[in-house]
Amino acid sequence: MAQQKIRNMEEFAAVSGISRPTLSKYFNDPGSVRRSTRQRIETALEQYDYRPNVFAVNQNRARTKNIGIVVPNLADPFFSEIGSKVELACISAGYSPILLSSHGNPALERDNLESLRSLKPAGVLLAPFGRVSDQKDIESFNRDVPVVLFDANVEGTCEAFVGTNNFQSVDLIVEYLCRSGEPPCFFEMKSPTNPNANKRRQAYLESMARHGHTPHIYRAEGDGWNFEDIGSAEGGRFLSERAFRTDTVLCSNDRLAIGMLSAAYRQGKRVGLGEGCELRIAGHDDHPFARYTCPSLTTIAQDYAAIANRAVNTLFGILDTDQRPSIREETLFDGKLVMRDSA
Amino acid sequence: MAQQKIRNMEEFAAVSGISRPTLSKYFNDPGSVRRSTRQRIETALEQYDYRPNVFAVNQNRARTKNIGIVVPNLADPFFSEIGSKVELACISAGYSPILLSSHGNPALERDNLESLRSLKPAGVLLAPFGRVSDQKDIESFNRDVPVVLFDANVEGTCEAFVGTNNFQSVDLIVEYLCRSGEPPCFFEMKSPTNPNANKRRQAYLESMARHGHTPHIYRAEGDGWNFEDIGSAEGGRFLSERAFRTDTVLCSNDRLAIGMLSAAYRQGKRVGLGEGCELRIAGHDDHPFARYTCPSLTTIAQDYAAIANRAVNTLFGILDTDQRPSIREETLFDGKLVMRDSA
DNA sequence: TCTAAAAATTTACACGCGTTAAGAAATCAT
DNA sequence: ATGATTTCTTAACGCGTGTAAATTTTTAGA
Repeated sequence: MAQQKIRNMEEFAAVSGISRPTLSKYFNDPGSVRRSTRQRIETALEQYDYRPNVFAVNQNRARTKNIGIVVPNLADPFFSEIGSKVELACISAGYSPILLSSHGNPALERDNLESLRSLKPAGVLLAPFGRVSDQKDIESFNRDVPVVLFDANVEGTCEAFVGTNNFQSVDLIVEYLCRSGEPPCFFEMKSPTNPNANKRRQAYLESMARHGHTPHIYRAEGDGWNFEDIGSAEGGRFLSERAFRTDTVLCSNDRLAIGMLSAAYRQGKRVGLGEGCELRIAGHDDHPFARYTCPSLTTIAQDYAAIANRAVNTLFGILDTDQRPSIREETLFDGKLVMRDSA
Repeated sequence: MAQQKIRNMEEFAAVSGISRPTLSKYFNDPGSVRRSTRQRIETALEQYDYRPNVFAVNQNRARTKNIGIVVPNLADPFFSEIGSKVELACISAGYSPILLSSHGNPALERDNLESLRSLKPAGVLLAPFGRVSDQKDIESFNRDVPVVLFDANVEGTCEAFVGTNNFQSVDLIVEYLCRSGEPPCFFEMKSPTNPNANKRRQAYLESMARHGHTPHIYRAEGDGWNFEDIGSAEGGRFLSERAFRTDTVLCSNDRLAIGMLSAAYRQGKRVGLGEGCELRIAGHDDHPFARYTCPSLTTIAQDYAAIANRAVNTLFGILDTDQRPSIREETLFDGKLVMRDSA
């Protein structure tokens, strides 16, 4: 293998017998050189260990092959799941993804966009905090870089949005819950930062009205990202105080539901559909752990893969045509009902 | 604010009235210029929006301020937890961390190290797969870049290792389980990729011998990273076949335990210490979800923060002195027993 | 075999910053 | 105020690659 250390493209040109500009063309697009020279280059590449200097390559580029991916919190399995899918899709498309987590801190979202700016990314896939995101920062960033939003929408900003149709998905599970038992009440955070939470509440209200039932909404105190804890503490409090007016609780997301399930278990309340069950609990998102809760969680599965793929493809579409789309596209995928044992 | 677009350091020198070499010094170390000029620069920085071009800055550097962080799988909350801590520690030390996940695929670990190589990182913090890591690749990478291993050890490689003392931690929980009831059997994966799993089995055997009990080991079939699934399927099978010779099961890690808990629940087996409980299940790691299982999981808490901090500080120590340490340091932190309801 | 088109080579400059050397200016100690 | 010292400015080169223009070589088509 490596006979001598190749320091730059000049030296590699010398040992491979190919001129430097041709090599430059090859590294930017192997298909742009004649088949025979491509093979000569690749033969030389196997013999000598050389790779173009990333920093020199990008120095004079207005745009690189970097794709920024920003999610609110990688500690949330939902985002690590969808973030991974997006990341892998970028890799297989020949881009260099950079996955950044804002660690639940909106200020870090700003910082992450700032860091990305200096990496001159070709585009960015952003799952924003939503309401607490700094919309001006996002818009300012978007002026320089194409951005496709996913998971959470910020109305009217960036090139496109890809997410789940909360109205469809919530209606689906409300309909199921009504059909299979008592109409559900709705359990959520008091001040949700995520716009999906607001959509889901709205969807719950509309769906209950459509089915001719009276809605009941219960809101948990608490801030931060420790949703299980909030679901456990506040959900548990509501349960022990018998505050819920129905025995079917639809949680705004699975993490709240997971917390509430643990509270129900502690209180010895049997959750589920069968005989002797006094409570039904359902969630939303099909969290990776939802199938291992006790009982396993009935929920709505977001189509992670479809969302990730569409977001990535939308961005690549923009990059390929090299022009921002004139109309802002919003794509909503339907959720699927996942019937398990908790409701 | 930004009156005109500053394109490079030359232009910023013009508008700020400071020479370019001085600016260059300032950006590399603000403390290296006189206080008065520093303030003039900073005043200008507030007025004009300029930041040095990252690629140009790093082009001629042998080392950058980048720190690579590589973990086997960010979808595992354990790694997203410890990865985040490491990441934040790097940021507050003034470095630029780049967190990479190998998505459960050892081949990607190799790729990640390759990508990092071209980013000329000052150092790398690596949580390797262990047995299935390509040791030669890691060693080859380590020749060029200082590497501190954490979580999983690869004997004799890299500058240092920081992890948990499995012998202490397993002994701690074995002792507790023996003291509070029946001595435990041990449940693990048949072919664990992680070296900690092997240490834990060994520790279990030694600990049981020390306490004068007969060890029993049960091994689950199955590959991949879906530990909960394996724990649920195989653990459930052992339970329903009454294969375990004791009613206390120590799982090699929390994710297996979480899966087994869900299987026990499905089978209507009450898990815990109290009256009417027929089974005790314990885990290891204090997985972020361990407190929300049903019942909540008795386990060993690894000192995430201590491990992350020590790993980072060890690396920075090497970077500061700018020379590889002559002796390879191994630091093991004790685990803490977390008594919850499952055992 | 000849010709037109395609592809590679040669030459040269650009990018933005690090860095050095020599000289000018500001600061400090006396 | 003076000289010594620190700090800054000016001028210039280098880093590794992109890229453009002019030229030469190779290939494809008849």
